[in-house]
Amino acid sequence: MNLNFDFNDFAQDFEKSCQKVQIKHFSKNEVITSYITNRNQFCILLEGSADLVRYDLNGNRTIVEHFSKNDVFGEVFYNVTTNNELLVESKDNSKVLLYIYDNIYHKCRTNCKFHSILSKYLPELILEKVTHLNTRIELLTKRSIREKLLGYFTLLSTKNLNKTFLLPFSLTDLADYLSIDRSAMMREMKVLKEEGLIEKNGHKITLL
Amino acid sequence: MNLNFDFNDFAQDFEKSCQKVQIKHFSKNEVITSYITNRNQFCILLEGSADLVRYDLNGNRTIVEHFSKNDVFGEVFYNVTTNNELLVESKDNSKVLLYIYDNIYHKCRTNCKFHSILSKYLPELILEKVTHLNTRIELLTKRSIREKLLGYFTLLSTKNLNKTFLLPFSLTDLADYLSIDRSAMMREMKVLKEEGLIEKNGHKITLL
DNA sequence: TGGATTTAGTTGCATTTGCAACATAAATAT
DNA sequence: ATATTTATGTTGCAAATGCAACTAAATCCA
Repeated sequence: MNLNFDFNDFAQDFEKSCQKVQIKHFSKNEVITSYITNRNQFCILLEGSADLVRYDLNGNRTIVEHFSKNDVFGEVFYNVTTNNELLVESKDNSKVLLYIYDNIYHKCRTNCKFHSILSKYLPELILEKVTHLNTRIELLTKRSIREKLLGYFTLLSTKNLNKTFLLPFSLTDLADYLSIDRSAMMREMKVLKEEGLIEKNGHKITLL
Repeated sequence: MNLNFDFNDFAQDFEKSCQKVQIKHFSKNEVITSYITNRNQFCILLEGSADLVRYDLNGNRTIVEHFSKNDVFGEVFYNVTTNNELLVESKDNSKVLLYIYDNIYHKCRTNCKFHSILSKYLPELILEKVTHLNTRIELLTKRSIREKLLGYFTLLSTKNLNKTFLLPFSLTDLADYLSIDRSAMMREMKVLKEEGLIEKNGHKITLL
């Protein structure tokens, strides 16, 4: 997130100034929130990383989104239509600002620091989220495992300004993120290595 | 879009009040905008319907998004990373507000009606877009053609408050929207009919 | 430290999906 | 009204993908 403001710097202030704001800490693998039970929730990830995961009826796990510092998430962004479980899981020790969103202009009181800061940065924050989601859709609409892998690697390489980069996921999670079978993905990665398109050493990948 | 404000009602006012605002009309199949050439553009669909389409190197066509009245789109929402052609195509006669977005708080002048209205409704507008995109991702992460079809039909049925609904697409476009092969989709629809899960008459579908 | 659990890597086989090539129906243009 | 184009519907076959079942390596944890 390249916002020129860090919500974490003012976390304590926000919690003091606004009754609706809560700051919570989570350790690895803890569930931060569930979209089924916490309606209208709006969260900001202040520290750490987290995944929005869905478990479907066939037992498939999908990583719907991957969040890092200053990313926003929560049920406000999601019209829960299906009965699928939607959970946000902490991947590290993480720190989260939780807030029940009613209307951004419905301030709790006149000098609430959180509301004034939030209403200032909200459009920018959500706009950033929209571009993330569009990028995600671009990946998911690719027609083959090969294209998905190469597409994702190209994104990471571009973001890192380097042909070499580190996967932010385990390979198991990567498959769940690209919505493909893990063993089929491993097979395709092998082919990509054999064809000399990538180099791979653990989670370190190089595009050639 | 269930915004309690219709931008179309004030289209002429906006164009008069703000130099950066343009209102344009497009007929069926005309290209409204290209994301490669029009950077930082922000558009509101005032009338009609449109699709954001991508053509990849293998000649596959993907309908990335489908827009209807009051939906927002444009390059601001999209970090154009690939060299794929991204076009917004008008599906009907449509009317579009085009605007070069720099910063919503960077008003052109103090009494610009467009800027004051836009900054009022922008968070709501983008939030709605985010929920659309999340719904889209939910569809695209489904693992089989069957699940994609049933998932999409369920959405339309819910939206229409009726087991019976009309596809907003041709079947060819539906396949491009779900990112699947058309003939494979037709085959699966046939199976769904044979198994008695759906009824189909032209573009009219009933979930059973 | 050592046992248990998770992740990575591999492969054969079944199934699904995509591709190509049609025929037919519907819509659009002249 | 008729020709042309576009959309729908179908099928055989090839290719890609998913599934199951493993082994090996790495990581976690008591």
